[in-house]
Amino acid sequence: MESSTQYQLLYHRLKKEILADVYPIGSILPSENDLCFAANLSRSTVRQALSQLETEGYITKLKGKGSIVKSKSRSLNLLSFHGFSAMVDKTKMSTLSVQEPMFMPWPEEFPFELSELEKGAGCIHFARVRAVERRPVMYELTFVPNLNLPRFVRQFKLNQSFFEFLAKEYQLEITGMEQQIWAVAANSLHTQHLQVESNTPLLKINRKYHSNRSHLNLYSTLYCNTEKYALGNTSGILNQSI
Amino acid sequence: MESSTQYQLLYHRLKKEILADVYPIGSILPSENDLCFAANLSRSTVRQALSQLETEGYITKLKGKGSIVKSKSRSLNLLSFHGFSAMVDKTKMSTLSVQEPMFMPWPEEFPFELSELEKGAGCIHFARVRAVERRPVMYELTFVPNLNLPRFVRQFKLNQSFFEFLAKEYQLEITGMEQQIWAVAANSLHTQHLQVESNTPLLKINRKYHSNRSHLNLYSTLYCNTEKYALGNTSGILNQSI
DNA sequence: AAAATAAACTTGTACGTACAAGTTGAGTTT
DNA sequence: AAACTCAACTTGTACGTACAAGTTTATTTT
Repeated sequence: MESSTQYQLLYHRLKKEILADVYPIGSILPSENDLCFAANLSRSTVRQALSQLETEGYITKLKGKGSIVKSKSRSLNLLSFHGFSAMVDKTKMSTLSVQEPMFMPWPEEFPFELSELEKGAGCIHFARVRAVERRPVMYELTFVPNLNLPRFVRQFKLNQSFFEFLAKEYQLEITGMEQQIWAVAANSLHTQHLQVESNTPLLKINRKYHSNRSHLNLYSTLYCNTEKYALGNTSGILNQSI
Repeated sequence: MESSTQYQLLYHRLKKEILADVYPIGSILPSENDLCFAANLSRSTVRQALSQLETEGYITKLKGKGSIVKSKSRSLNLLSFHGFSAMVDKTKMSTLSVQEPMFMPWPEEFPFELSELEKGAGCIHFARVRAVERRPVMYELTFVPNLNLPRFVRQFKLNQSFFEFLAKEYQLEITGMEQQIWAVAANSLHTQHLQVESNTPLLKINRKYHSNRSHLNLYSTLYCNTEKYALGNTSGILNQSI
């Protein structure tokens, strides 16, 4: 964590503590004044850290009350799988390997435009299927430019979290995302991996993830079977209607 | 606009001016100091307004440079239709009425849980089809609890923006949203309104909009034909992988 | 016992200062 | 002409004060 400023240090500390259940969901963080005193910071600085936690969905602030740790539904401005209330516990979720990490040239038809740097680097590719209660629900193909990611192919295991691995191994954090979504009919590839009949409607999602390394983007294509589980998300603010 | 605080007034003014192209895309807003002087406010207050514009995606702030008005792709943490680059101009978009606004009891099977207040009030319903270049792409059914929305049924015209109407007529602003997404096969209803063949894959989206009236939520179900146009969105921050 | 009041908390708004750090352009030097 | 320097901008960080406004708890009054 190379964030040097005071409010970022506090932000990261609190975020880590929230994720580590030091402050469980529904609990109230120490008051702004307490945090000031404990960290020897001014209230403006503390408020800046809390404000970031709020806009990122970790806490809700209530006037007169305090800063309350939000439920896990914070997570995602992007879409996440979302069962009837299950799905929260990871025990019911499993990962199947379809393609172990490997080097390859970029696919001929790639849904996103690549920079010259990315083109020249070639790509690392892997594919996996996510299952909930043994039912495959998502087929995910990931493409990463081969830029300063030493030992990726050997070290990354498909059953771990891709983003957590990038963060731990390369201090790479995801800062944003673009995605496009279609409804498509399952073809032979999908019938195989997702165990659905041909022409079953599937969600197809193309994603481009932005990272804290300005020239490194991650790309993935997802196919989701929504027969049993829907994709869902929650967003705090929006600005315009369609 | 009943926002009483200084920074909210400034925020709303700037937002309105951005949307009205007083500050077109790519242009730079007056500097913080200029805004301070013009509105007779402190820099902290001005920065609070700008900060809100930034988190909502209207501007990007660059140190040493200024506050730059972002491209339209700001819009939506929620999904919006998104053609190849067209679609930005509203001239190519048209609306067809399927069901004019009317009072009715809530549907038997409703995808979201309703509060007692909402249940008792009954609902207002309308449905419309959105077309791009005469091609129907979205079939939208909307349900609104009949709570303090006088003259809605008579005054709301289907070809105007629903959210803009609510804002102008009732000072009702949308503050958040939940949605669930599926891929489904078109049935007879959809083939009719969206002019697609039976079993064409469609996106189905159920949405619950939260508003600044704490007990008033809006509900809609969307069916989208993504053969020609994808749905897309951009999000600034995310916190967790799937 | 119940209700009203007050005190002690909480976060929200608004003001101010000071300096750090990135960007730009005019001016000077080479 | 090119390179450098510097002043004048810009936003970012961090400190401080004061009061408003919502929540909770303890106290007092009824």
